[in-house]
Amino acid sequence: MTSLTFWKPGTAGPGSSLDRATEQEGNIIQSAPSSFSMESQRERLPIAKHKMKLLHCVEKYPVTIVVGQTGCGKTTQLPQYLMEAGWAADGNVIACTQPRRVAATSVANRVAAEANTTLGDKVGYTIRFEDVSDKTRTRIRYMTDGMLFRETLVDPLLSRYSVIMIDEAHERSLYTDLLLGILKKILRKRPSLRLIISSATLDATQLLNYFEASNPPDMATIISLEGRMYPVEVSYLQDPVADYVKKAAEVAWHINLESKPGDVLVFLPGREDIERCLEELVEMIPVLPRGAPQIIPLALHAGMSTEEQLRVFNPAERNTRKIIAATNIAEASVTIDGVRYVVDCGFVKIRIYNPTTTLASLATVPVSAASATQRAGRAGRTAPGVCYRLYSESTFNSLSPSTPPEITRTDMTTPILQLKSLGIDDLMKFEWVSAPPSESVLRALESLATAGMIGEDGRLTAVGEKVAEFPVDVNIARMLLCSKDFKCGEEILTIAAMTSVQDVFVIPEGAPGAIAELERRKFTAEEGDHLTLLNAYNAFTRYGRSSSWCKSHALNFRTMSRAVSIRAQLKKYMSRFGLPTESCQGDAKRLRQCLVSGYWRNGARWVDDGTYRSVKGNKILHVHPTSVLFTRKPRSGWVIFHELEETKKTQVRILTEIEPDWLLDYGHKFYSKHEAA
DNA sequence: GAGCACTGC
Repeated sequence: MTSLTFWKPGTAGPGSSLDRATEQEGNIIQSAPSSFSMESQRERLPIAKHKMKLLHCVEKYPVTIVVGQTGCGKTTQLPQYLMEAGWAADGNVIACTQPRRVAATSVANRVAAEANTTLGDKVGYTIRFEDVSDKTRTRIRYMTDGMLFRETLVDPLLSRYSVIMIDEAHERSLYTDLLLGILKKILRKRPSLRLIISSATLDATQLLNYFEASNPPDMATIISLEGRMYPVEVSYLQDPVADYVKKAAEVAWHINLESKPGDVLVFLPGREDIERCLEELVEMIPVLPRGAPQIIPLALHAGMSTEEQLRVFNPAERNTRKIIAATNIAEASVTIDGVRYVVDCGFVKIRIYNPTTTLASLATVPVSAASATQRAGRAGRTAPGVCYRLYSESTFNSLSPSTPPEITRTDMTTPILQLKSLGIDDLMKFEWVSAPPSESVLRALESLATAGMIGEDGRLTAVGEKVAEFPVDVNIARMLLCSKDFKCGEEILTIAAMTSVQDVFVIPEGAPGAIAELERRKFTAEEGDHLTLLNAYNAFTRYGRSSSWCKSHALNFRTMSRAVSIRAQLKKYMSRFGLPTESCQGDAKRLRQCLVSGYWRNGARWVDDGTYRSVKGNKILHVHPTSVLFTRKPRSGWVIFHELEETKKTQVRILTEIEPDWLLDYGHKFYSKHEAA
């Protein structure tokens, strides 16, 4: 065991990088504040002394950018100040968007309590599948950014809102960026609308410039608020390490031996690293000196069940210390109080999209400075803390300031279809906060054109209009529309819902993993994965949608329940468009033909070595091992697939066997119809 | 014969 060689540059005080942490309160468990002292608590928040100034700015400027730090209270207080000042009078509504569902619900809960109202009455929230708000009574509405974006499709000027607050704007989620672009347009048509953008980083000047560009002066202003966090001392490693997982385990071990009480949170990029780190720790436990706190090793990542995730919140008993190895989920989504030590390996996994190859992949990259700062801040929520960075201070200084906005690294097909549906046809003139790569826009336009969603004039076709409304990807929406011709709406709805969720099958480690594999095979359909998913869903509903049944059949209960909700939602769209949801009565051929109408661009041909070649581009494709076609050659030699992802190899997931001529027969349906018209 | 951060409609 080596001893720690950290260099301590001193305590981070006001004005340090820690000022930029966010006030996200997305914890899974959150005790409601006692109503007894609520009023005085509100008055003691740092934001309280800026109340008059904030209200003045909102009165005067169409756009107010609020830079606020952790715990300053902007998310909970600002909408209430606005309501008290009369911004929600005369039927007006104040909206506050959040990038995550949990945040929207938990914040709404707290504010409803503070405002002494039942949740869903004066204060409510709206997320997909849950609208806890009242059309006429709700004055403050917390919602996901995706939900507000969707609302623009119905009400392009968002006319019911007097003030729209885009919270956590520094995260730059896809829908936050799209909303900001649209809101800049809306403001020109509705000068009375007020926009508040809340950001935790100083990137705020970029947003200020964005709203001031080609607008009259006095358009926007910035207000900075102090936070209410404990100081966190930051320590760096002097030399780089070869194995950050091992080092992270060592550092956590030393913290346990040498530091005052407080839990340890270790940030690692992925599940595999987390498991290895905890194994290293567990192996050392037998040599733990007498008198040292017992180590409670815990993992936290999105792949775990809710039940498993909740374990990190159990308070550590006397003379024990929790060491939690987590992914980025602990950076903003989940807040664990009691953490006083953070170990930051300096890496994160992000999704990358390559518009040239149209391939998505996951890459492990260095964290951004903003992200590293946010991680450090996790040590100072309830008491002063320490953050150990497993890299040098010069490395920290060379980190990019923030993670590239999602809009620059994602497939733009669906967003562009939606923008077109809003009447934004000239994408080159659209004022992006950060423009997506032009290659990405071109690819999206090209794929929309070949799918028959936009015509030669670049405008939406009648089919495109419908597809833009469906809350699923273009391929899937196309398949749902075609189900009418193949008389299989019932089954296609289920398949659409099941392909919209991830990780249907649970794969535990070791021996249980093999058993889970056998359970999974019980649902196997000869024809491929789409029908296998259909079988799993039907069995789930047949056996009462029970969680214990899921457990014994290696299915993820949370995922399955979500698929049920999605299916119900899609079914409503089907009836709105007058599409029947009849059953194919077991005619798998018709079902597979319908699949081709959605996935016609994702065709592939089997070759002798067990790999496939894509119809488009003749690329070498490997079957993902979770596919039922992993070990089996399809009789016809041809398949369509749901998605393609680049890992070490290019892999395809969710395959179904087809006849090759179907690709021509059913693929170009909308395109040729449009051409003929 | 192999694994995958996180969100959202």
